[in-house]
Amino acid sequence: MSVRVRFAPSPTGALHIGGVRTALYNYLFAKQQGGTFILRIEDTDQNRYVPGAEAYIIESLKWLGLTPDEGVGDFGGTFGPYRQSDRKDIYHKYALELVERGHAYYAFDTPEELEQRRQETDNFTYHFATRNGLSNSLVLPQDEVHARLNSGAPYVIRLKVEPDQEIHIRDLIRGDVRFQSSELDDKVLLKADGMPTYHLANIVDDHLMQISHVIRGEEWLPSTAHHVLLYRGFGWEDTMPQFAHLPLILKPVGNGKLSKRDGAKFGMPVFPLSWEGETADDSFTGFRETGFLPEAVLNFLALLGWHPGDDRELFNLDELIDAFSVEHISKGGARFDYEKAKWFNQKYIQAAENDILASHIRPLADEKGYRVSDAYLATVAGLMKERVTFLPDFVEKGYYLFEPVLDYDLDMLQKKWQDGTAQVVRELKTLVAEAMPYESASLEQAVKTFIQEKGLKPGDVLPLLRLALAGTMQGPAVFDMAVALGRDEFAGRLDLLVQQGEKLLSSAVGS
RNA sequence: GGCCCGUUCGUCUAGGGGUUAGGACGCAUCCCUUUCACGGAUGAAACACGGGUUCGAUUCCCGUACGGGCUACCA
Repeated sequence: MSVRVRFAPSPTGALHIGGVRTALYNYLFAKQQGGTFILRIEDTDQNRYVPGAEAYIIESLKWLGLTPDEGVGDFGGTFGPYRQSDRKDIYHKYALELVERGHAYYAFDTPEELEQRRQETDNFTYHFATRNGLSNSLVLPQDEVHARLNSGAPYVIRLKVEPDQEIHIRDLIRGDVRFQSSELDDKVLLKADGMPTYHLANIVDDHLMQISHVIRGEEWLPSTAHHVLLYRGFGWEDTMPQFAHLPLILKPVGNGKLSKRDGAKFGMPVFPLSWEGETADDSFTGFRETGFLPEAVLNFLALLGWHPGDDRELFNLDELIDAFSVEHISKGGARFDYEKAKWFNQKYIQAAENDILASHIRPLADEKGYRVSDAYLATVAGLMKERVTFLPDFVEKGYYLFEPVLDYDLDMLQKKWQDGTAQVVRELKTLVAEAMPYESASLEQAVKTFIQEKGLKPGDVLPLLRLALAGTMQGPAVFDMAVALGRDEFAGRLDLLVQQGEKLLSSAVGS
């Protein structure tokens, strides 16, 4: 039997990073098994529907390279429609079938009535012990039920859970899990608005779409008992998918699972892409916009709750597909470790080809108004890639490779600038103007010879050149920068440094 | 409260009846480099607790504690 898995998010807003990990694990499993990865949209709650969320989900998957084989959007497939709101009639039909089979019933209790029962009774549960005292087709006379249904009065269809049954699940990650049906409530399957709840839609769709494995978050484990009962009720138990419940992703510090609000709280992204919500409070910065490479996000997420069985840490998508196994998924929740995410990104930037990095830097450079060639961006990439964590660092930390120095490290300049320094720098400028060829190694040799001839020390001169070029004591090798920037620019910056140095000298004398 | 799941360095984790309990991030020190990084080396750092079982438990069993999830006409 072929492997078919689905990622089934709700379009209620931006796709949380935990959801992304679920998608990733489903994708990896499908690809490894030569199976099919399906994107299904679970939009059965009309109240929580957020326009744009579905497009966001699709764009996120595409950015990460987790392209569905079937699903909403333009992914195709012959098991559609893949959006649950487009399948409304199907669920209705199956809900009725379950009623006919005696595994479900009509209930007329209003939400207000139920709320009141919950107020009155601690731990009120709508189930075998209480259903007889409520308003449903199990207790109402037949004709009364028909009358109510025909009158158009609102009703729901509930699952009839028989007591004293054991429900045994063999979870691929957790092993044997058992539930007692007497503790289960009669879940609503079809809501008063005619839409199914997750439970019904999920079972019907997984069955119809021939899903072989359900890989989803741990929050679904308790309701899996109901799902098994539904498969039994429909007579589909033989083809019931296998379950694997993933551990949750926890907050970096403190208690509880990672929430969307934690992004702002801890100053880090918890969504793949930025999301523009109704309010600032509901708007978030994504990994992409922070300057993460998708491969780095994938690698980070893959290892958050799964391990390859050996000491490897760096995996591209193909390697992940190859190494992935459900058995190696951890049981315990994993804290979101942003430092590690940053480390992965740094690693991927370091390892990336310069021209690939250049294509990532391009929009950032354009945004700053830097008019430079692709070749120059590639040069900058090469110079800076071992000193950055995020993509924007290339144009921010390395801004002096695109525009004049804005800030000079004045403490350092003061330390190095003395009475005769201006003259030395002017001579260096001449040297730079005449150096042949204008190339890093020979330039360095020429400057070092100059230093020696003048009876100076490298420490007297090299920091000045660095200051002239970058204004800061950080950055790429001095002569690499000098060559990247070009002879004229270097000479110009030496002039500016003389101005800065002399200014500093005179103000120091004056004070 | 009830039900279910979990618990190895600060974090992600490997391991599994007898190990110097391994790796990675982060942290510290040193080396490289007259910059910053990168890289390299070294170091500090963990089996939640109590009972069993056993010659021997971090590993198996049972409790306890702690953490998490669910407990909606939300997913």
